[in-house]
Amino acid sequence: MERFCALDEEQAELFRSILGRVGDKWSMMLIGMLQQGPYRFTELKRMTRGISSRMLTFTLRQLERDGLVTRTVYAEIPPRVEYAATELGSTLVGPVMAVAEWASQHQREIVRFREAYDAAQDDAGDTPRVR
Amino acid sequence: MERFCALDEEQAELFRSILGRVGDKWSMMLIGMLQQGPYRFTELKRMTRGISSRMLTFTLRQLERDGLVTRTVYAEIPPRVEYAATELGSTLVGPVMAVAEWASQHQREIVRFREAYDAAQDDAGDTPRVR
DNA sequence: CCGCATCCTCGAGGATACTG
DNA sequence: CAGTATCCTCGAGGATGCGG
Repeated sequence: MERFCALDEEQAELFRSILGRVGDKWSMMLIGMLQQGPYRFTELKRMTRGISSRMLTFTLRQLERDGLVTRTVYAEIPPRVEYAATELGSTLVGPVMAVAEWASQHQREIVRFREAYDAAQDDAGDTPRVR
Repeated sequence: MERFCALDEEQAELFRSILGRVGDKWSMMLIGMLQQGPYRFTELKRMTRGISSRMLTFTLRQLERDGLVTRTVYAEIPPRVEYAATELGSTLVGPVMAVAEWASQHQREIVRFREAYDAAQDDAGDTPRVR
């Protein structure tokens, strides 16, 4: 309340929900990868270094549910399943990449800030250093 | 690997680290609030409905460490501490708001996708419904 | 090959109480 | 007022094993 209107309660809630959706450990990476074209489950698993089957399945299901990704099953033996980004999914990539670019543009600056901050903390801890 | 180059291993790592930094439960809301001008600890705590002292302190420290927020202590009684967004902090708001706008522009669409998906799931569960 | 079920760990973050 | 310290909960997510 007060003069804080740029991000009211409701906006904040919506915003957090979408960041939660998209800001998790794997979603954006998957959306990003699927921009290149359809991929199979195992391909995604290999490309997304370190993801567990459990999480890959789960994350893809979420994205599918939200209409960001499609899942196509081919009745073959052995089974083949392809995932692809939807149009909606593609529109998300732009804004999110903007954040990514901000990240890469300012990372050095942030690292320097961190070092300065940590150094200042160490100095502060100088006096009461003995135990 | 392969044809996935838009978001390589390193980029993905950087990107996740920044999303982790900024995509947590409170950071963006605080940055957003501090756009309106400096605020005191208790003001922020009141405005940020539901945050604990512990998390408010912690989040503000992180933001300060990253150079996104400044912390100014006034040697008064009772003590007064003011937090404000830095220039760097302000530049983050744009990109992140772009994601927020995407969220609000597409939320209905997503809700519809979810409903459709859930309905389809229920239908699939129709046959083996008994127990 | 695709993916579900189960178990288990670990850390984010809330509640509470206390200080300068 | 502006935190710090401690304890505790709870859910994200990894590991493993099985099934179509």
